[in-house]
Amino acid sequence: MGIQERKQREREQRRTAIINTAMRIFLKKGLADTTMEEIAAKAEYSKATLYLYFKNKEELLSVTIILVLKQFIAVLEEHQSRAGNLEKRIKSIGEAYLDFYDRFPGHFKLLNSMNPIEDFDFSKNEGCLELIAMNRQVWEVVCRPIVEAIRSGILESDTDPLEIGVMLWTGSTGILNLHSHLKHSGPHRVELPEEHRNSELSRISQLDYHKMVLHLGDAVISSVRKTGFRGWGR
Amino acid sequence: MGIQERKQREREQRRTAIINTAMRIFLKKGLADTTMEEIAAKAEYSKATLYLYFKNKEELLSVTIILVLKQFIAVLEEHQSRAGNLEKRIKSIGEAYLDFYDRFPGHFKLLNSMNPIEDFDFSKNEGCLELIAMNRQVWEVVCRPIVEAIRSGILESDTDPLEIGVMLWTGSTGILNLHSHLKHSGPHRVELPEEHRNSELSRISQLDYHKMVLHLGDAVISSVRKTGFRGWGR
Amino acid sequence: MGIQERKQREREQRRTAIINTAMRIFLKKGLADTTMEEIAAKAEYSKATLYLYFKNKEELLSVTIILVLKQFIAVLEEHQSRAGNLEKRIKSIGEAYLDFYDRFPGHFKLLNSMNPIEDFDFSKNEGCLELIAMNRQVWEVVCRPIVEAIRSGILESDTDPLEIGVMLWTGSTGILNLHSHLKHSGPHRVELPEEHRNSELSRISQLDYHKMVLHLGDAVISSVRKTGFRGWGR
Amino acid sequence: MGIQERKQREREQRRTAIINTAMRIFLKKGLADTTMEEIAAKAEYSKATLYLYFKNKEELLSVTIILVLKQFIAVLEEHQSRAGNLEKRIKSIGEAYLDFYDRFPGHFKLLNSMNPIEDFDFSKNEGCLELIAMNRQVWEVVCRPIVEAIRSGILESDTDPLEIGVMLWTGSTGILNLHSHLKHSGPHRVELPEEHRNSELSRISQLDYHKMVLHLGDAVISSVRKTGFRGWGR
DNA sequence: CATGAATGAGAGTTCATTCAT
DNA sequence: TATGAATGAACTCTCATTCAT
Repeated sequence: MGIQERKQREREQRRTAIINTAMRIFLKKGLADTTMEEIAAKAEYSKATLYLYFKNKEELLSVTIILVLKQFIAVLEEHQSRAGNLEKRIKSIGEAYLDFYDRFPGHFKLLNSMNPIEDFDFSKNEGCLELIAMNRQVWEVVCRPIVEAIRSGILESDTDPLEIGVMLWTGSTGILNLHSHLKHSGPHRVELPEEHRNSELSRISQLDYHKMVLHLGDAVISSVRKTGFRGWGR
Repeated sequence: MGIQERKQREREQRRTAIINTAMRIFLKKGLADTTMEEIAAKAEYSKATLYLYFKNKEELLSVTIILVLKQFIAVLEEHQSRAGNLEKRIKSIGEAYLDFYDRFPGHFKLLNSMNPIEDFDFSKNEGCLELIAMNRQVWEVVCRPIVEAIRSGILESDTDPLEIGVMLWTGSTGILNLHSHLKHSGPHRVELPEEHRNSELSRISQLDYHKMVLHLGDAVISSVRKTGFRGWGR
Repeated sequence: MGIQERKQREREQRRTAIINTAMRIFLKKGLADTTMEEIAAKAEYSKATLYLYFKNKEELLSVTIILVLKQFIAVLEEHQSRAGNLEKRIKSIGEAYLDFYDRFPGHFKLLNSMNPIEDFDFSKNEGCLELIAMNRQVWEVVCRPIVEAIRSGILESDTDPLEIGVMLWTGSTGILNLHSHLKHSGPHRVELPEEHRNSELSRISQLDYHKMVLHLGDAVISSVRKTGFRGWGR
Repeated sequence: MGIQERKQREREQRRTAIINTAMRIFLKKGLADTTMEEIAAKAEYSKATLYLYFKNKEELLSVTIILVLKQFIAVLEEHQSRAGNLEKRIKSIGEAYLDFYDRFPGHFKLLNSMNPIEDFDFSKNEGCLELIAMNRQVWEVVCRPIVEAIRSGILESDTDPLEIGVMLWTGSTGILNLHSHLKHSGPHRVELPEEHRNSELSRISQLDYHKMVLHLGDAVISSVRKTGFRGWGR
């Protein structure tokens, strides 16, 4: 039935529209301070309508984050698939991070908002498993080229790919998080007193984060590259 | 006036007692889920009394975080002062992180809870400036030995000490954050389906984070060590 | 028009189906906790469709109760018509109550749910008059044999048949209500502390309610039986 | 400390004031339709204040009902203690019912509102046990003189006192319930059509419920009075 | 200094009902 | 006839904050 399908499709579109609205507000106001009221208003629906599409606030949130995770995985995969060789595939991890961060700075923040000291208890939610599964998938995509590089004898054979993955991931995340942080809450939000204004440290918010992410990646990989191997240089 | 001083001192003690209580609860329940009610109860004061010591919830929080920052700076300084030479002082940064994390895992989490997507708007707060000042001080302590190492010709002269500091800091923070995250919300909170249970990825929560933090530090420093210099090896 | 009639008949059937579904849920969940949502779902119609058949929730409820009242009247009539003589017809009132209660315990509860402190304001409803009419009919059926017994000189001539009817009705209702109450909320729902567990009172839920209803009926009738008359004994 | 006591006493008074307000509204609107909002407004407090005195709506309700139960027990005890001999003590049960009903018609309705098809799930409530205990106490007070009468040889020795108690209680309750029902929802609320207006049945709301309750009690007791015993007559 | 009492403002959630299709 | 979609109005409950004492 074409009519059935069309209705289904329209419903999906409305759902997506709500998710997008929710995402914007989650980003602007933070997880706890976002109200269903506001999401509804901005989505131009009544509060009750939200509950037709999502069981409760938590589900709306976790669906939102899952969407972002999927997007991130897509970017990671895309960069890897475009990379010519193993070397470039490893390097593409950092590049993918940067790309995702540049194209969707808000989404990046949302991903890193899953701070356990703050947020919802996702474990009480049905969508929780999917969220975890997506998270694992990110790790898998990140670690995949590293594993292959070890197998191919490019990296030291006693290297733990998971450890390298963790270092690449957390390093990149950390740098970009800091950048994002400074961009939003830095000199714009507070008027610093004279004495602190022009310190050397103020440069921190103008650092070249692209360079830093790539540098960090290189440093990590260099540290486990098999001695004697010179297939790729810094 | 001795009596004046004593009163002042007592007041300070009560303030500190409240802050300590608040810290415990902020840690256990998260920022948003901590209520003034509970802090008051646990501190054995009435809710109204809290407002005699702190203008509002935000101030209590920022004062709490400032305290933790001071503690962190002390650990950093202590490790640096105990380090024999420049090389060891740089390495001590990672060690200090690990030390602080191991001794005060909760405080570490609190420091990293200042995620702009989540929390209070510190900029609306009087204590904000002190918070920022403390933050800067951390950076200064972290960058100090790096600056000196560049001046001493150990590190490449075109190295930006701030960049290196950022990489060390964010890298270490990222690794420990992940560890803290996994320790608390990892396999314990959600029952994963069979298929995901025994994946290779499950090892992630048992990785040796000490090794990883130190490894990352080494890698970063190695990458900017002046060529030819072999004063310290990996 | 045969086609008209068939449509009418089908409509009636659908209405009845909905009423039956509603009845089941009203019984299981209680009046206030039954939602149109659930009735619709269980009846396999959409919520909006319910409103094609019933003006609102109240009407659906009152129609449901009217149906039960009719059933009850039928049972009363049936028992009376089967009774051989006046004596037995009076006794049949209690028996009919017991029969109805045993066969349709849920329906009994529904009838007695029309507690003014609790429920809907039936007076705002079009079906209200029919409901009242049905109620009256019950009274009439109950009182009819009593009136005749007075006319026939079996009962004291100064007896008010309505009073006797009220006593029979309310007495029986009360006993069965208590039984129904205890059966559902009695020892099963709450864990009583040791001290109350084995009291003599616990027997209350195992009392023989059949015996009690009949006993009460006998007692009431005996009290107004004309002195000297010994046509029927206890 | 006199000041402590005074505060405690004042608190108790406010609590009681709220309970009384709640009772009035529970009566007028029914259990489910009473809102905390309205109770607060009528009690001249804010909604939030109610929650300082009662954990939630259910607790407020069960505390209210417990209060009424205590009052009822007091009336029962009072009538029994004033009754000169066993015979009068048994009769006093019905009289106490009537007295309570006449003096506190609203409270009577509230007691009988604990209809399982309707109301809150008291079993989820801490006060539940006290409620049950109170209920049991009513039964004990009702049955006590009956037990003694059996022991004293006034009533047939094979009489089950619990059964007699049930019949007295449910009979009285039923009659008074009907009266209360008719008084509130009877001819006042609905405009009956001509045909039903002047039927013989209309007298039902003017029946002498005092006479009926006492008559029913007499009938029940007579039916188990030991044959030959003529200590008290009808 | 300390606090019991009170509350405004708002949170998430539910449900009977309506209406365009 | 049937329904998917939408919602207004209400609900219970919470919490940071204030103020009289």
